[in-house]
Amino acid sequence: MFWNKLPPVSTDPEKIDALLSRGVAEVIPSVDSLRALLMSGKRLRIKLGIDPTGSHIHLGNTVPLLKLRDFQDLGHQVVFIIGDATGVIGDTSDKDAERPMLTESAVADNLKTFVRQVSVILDTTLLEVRKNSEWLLKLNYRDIGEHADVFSVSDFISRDNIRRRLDAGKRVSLREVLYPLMQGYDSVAVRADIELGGSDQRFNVLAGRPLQEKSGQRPQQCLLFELMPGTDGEKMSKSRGNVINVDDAPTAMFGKAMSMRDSVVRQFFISATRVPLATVETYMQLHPKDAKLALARELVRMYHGEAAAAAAQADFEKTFVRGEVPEDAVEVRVGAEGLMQALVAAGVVTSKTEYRRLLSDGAVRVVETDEKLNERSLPPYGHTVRIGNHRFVRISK
RNA sequence: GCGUCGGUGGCGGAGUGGUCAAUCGCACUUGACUGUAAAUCAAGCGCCUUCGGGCUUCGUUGGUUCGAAUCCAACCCGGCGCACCA
Repeated sequence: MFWNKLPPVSTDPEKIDALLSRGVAEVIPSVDSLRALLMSGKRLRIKLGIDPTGSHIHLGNTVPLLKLRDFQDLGHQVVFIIGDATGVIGDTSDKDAERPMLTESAVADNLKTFVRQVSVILDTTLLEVRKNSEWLLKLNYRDIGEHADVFSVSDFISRDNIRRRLDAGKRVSLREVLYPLMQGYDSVAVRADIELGGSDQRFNVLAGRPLQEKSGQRPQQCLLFELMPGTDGEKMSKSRGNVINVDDAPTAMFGKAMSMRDSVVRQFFISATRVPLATVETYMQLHPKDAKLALARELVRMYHGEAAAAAAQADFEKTFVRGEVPEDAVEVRVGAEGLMQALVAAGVVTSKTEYRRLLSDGAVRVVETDEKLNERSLPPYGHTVRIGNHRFVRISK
């Protein structure tokens, strides 16, 4: 079983200090109490809840995962809780709207891809993975009533995201109050010593403590992370497209990293990498572009390896610094129907109208000759058409 | 259930019978500028077009009208209030 493979528990004060400070927003009840617990030499159970909705994990998701890795390295037991039951109820903490219900088979599929992606960061052979349907679906109304009695309605509605929705006249389902109850009971069920979460998860993570206490357990320590911004400096969100996914292709990952705002580079270094903080500070002394290059390089290295990182950087410099054709240009076959039609068919542009706009903007040109195109022109086969900064199309056959 | 207000483009939010493909802000795209950016400035931002224009959109379905996002009806969805007098 799991515990056989775990290394002995380490109480290395330096590692513990790093663990307690890097990217950490708050520890409840306190940093000192958590330090004491870690120094006790006892093997601890570290809980992280996984919401099994999406198939891509992004750099924001890696913040707790990297921290779990640190715990793993100290010999502690990481407990993943797949929220297959909570996922069905629906989370509210980082949403301004309700989540759709998930089917059981969707949850199962998502779990598989999730574990695969996580394996880059964590030693997945040492994980304890649990589904909260194991225990949550066995509770009855009496249990739930007792759990619910631990919290007051005002606790719930004074939460920021609920308050906002209420004030905006949006609907808040009663169903949603169940979420923190469930997440809190998860901690009881797995006897968690520590739970991790983003600071936006504060309420939900905290919910475990009174429930554990009521069950005669020692309340878990809560380790909350600084929220990592998206690449545009705003709140990270998939729908805004300001996220970097860990399974992004090397060139895409590099490019996204390079287009992030200067102001968020340090936070990415701290929370999404394990580059030593002293090294990060020396990077930050460099020209912002160079600091960002180092970050982009490191991120691609983490998820795709050194060789891919070097290649992605070379490709980036070739494309954007020197204006040449990148390796991954799209190949489009153009026949009698003409270039415009072919580009629409290939999905490079969404409509003829859009393509015409781009043409009139002067955004479409031939890389080899730097000639700007018009609606009728068709460059020779083998040449490459560049649309704006990011779209490259090699004309074939 | 009753009353009342509301459902508009990715989001927020104008518009309340023609001049509305629909003000504006955000996001996005493109050009200039750059450090790859950001900021700034400029243009664009439903679809088709022989660039004259044409076509389909404003919760759904019907209706009134020469003409509807705008009026009417039914239905669906949401907010708020009432109903409980404890």
